[in-house]
Amino acid sequence: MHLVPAERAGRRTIDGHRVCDAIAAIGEPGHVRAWADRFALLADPGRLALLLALHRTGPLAVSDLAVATGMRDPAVSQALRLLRAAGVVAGEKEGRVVRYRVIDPLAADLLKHCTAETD
Amino acid sequence: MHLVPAERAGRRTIDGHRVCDAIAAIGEPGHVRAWADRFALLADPGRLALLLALHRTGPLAVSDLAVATGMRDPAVSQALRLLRAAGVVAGEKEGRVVRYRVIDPLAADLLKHCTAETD
DNA sequence: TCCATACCTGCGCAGGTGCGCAGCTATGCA
DNA sequence: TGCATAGCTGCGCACCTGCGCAGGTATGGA
Repeated sequence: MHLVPAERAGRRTIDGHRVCDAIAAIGEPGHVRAWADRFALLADPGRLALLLALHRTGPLAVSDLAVATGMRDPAVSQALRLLRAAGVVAGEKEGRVVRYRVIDPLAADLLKHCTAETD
Repeated sequence: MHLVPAERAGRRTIDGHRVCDAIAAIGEPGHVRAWADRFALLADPGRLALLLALHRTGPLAVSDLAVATGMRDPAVSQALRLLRAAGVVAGEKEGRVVRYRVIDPLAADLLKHCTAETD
């Protein structure tokens, strides 16, 4: 079958059928982009440290996260906003303290990968 | 125990002991950064598409990858160089064709996560 | 020997990102 | 009522990154 889009049909290939297999393997561009975005959320040391702390020790306040990671609180706040907008974490307000936790099971799954590692 | 570094000891905390737990949970900064870098390699749609193609259909030539992903060949080449420098992929030269494949088991494991997903 | 081709590299640009500083809002205690 | 604190936001600055274009190198066929 011809999975190669029309605008690339003129380009040379080494193994034409493997190109079709590769296109099928890649799948929908939107799907790929969604996963890339997911990985991007974990690709920053600051955010990853925050997520590891939340994932392994449970709900934590913003100030405590700032002290634990060594970041300034605006940086923590901004990182958490990004993660919250992506549906990875959620915050619960208790008085003037907001405690965050990881609510996305897929992200939690990826974080377990870091845990399991001992290389 | 006092895991809070001296330069942050003066800062206020909500739950002091949970801060120590969080610091222990985060672990070594170098370790966190290594994982962040790992995730960063998968955080670009172009690289992720390349890796998915390589992971699911086996060794592929640069030109074929370019056609399959719709990228220009310098972009593919540069992405593969980055992935090769990180030890994620390796290329084998056959005549004037170079076929790449995924050689890092950890990266392959993360790629399986994308595969399994159907949400 | 000459040419087409598969892949790689230097350079430059446009766009995005993380974070620090200063300042704001809201909550709770005295 | 007044003040200290937890958290959030606007703004601006470096810094990085992906990619396209042009050109270079190596391999194989005519």
